[in-house]
Amino acid sequence: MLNYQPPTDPEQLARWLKVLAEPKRLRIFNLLMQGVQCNCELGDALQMAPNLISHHLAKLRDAGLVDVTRDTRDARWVYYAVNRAALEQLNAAFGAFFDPNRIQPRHPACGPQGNLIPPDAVTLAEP
Amino acid sequence: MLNYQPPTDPEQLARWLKVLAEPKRLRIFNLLMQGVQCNCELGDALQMAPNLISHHLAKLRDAGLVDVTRDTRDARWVYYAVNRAALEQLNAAFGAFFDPNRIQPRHPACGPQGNLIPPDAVTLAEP
DNA sequence: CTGATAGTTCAACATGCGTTGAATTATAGG
DNA sequence: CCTATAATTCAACGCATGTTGAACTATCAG
Repeated sequence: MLNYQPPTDPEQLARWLKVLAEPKRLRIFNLLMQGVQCNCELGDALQMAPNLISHHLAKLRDAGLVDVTRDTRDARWVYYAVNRAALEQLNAAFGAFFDPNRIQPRHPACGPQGNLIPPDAVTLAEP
Repeated sequence: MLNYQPPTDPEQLARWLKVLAEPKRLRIFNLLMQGVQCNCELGDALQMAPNLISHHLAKLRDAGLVDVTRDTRDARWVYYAVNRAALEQLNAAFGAFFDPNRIQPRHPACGPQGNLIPPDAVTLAEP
């Protein structure tokens, strides 16, 4: 079979989610989705200091979500881009894990197994 | 159009991700995907104290990801279930945001715009 | 009323992590 | 060499939040 990918284990998914759950990191990733970006370009767009950008990019890079490239003419410039393979795996893993059709309607094994009342009728924390 | 859902804004997606990025919370949610569960059942399965389960379930509930139901015969028992509508919205939002086809191949606007070398040839942090 | 059960709420603690400013590295140009 | 630039690394701070144990609610059974 072509393009086969082994199923992503939940722990890998959890690691990816932890990296992407940071708001500013998600915004950085969103900009990278729009094309290769250097540190300064991201900093200008998001009004963030370059060392902060570096910090967040390192997290994304450690998670394997983005790739790094240096300019051949002037090696001081570093370009970042989304790792497409990782993104495909992430997207597939998330879609499978949170697939609504995966929801099982089984009743709880404990408790008196009484009839359930609709969630609308429940007020738990609201005073 | 039937079943139309307005596009989920990125901030809502970030909020959901933040809630789901917690490993134990993700495991709780995974169990809920397998059917309605009460607090004690989740605690037994994950070897966690009931107050911790309560704490994490509250976060999932506040995020609108799970619904609460009380037993009609014995109101001491509380059952939790995945909110299917929220899950569908989450899944759609995530799939759209992290769609690999959304990646734009544009070149950086800053820097000398030099030719890019393949990421394989780059060693940044590894000594 | 009394005790047991299921669950939540509260207060205190611990720690992970985003943030900040300064120091450091690497490269380019003169 | 010497300075400027792009980016990273480091140390310190502060806050958010997961964890823990105890107190508290609510409900049911006798």
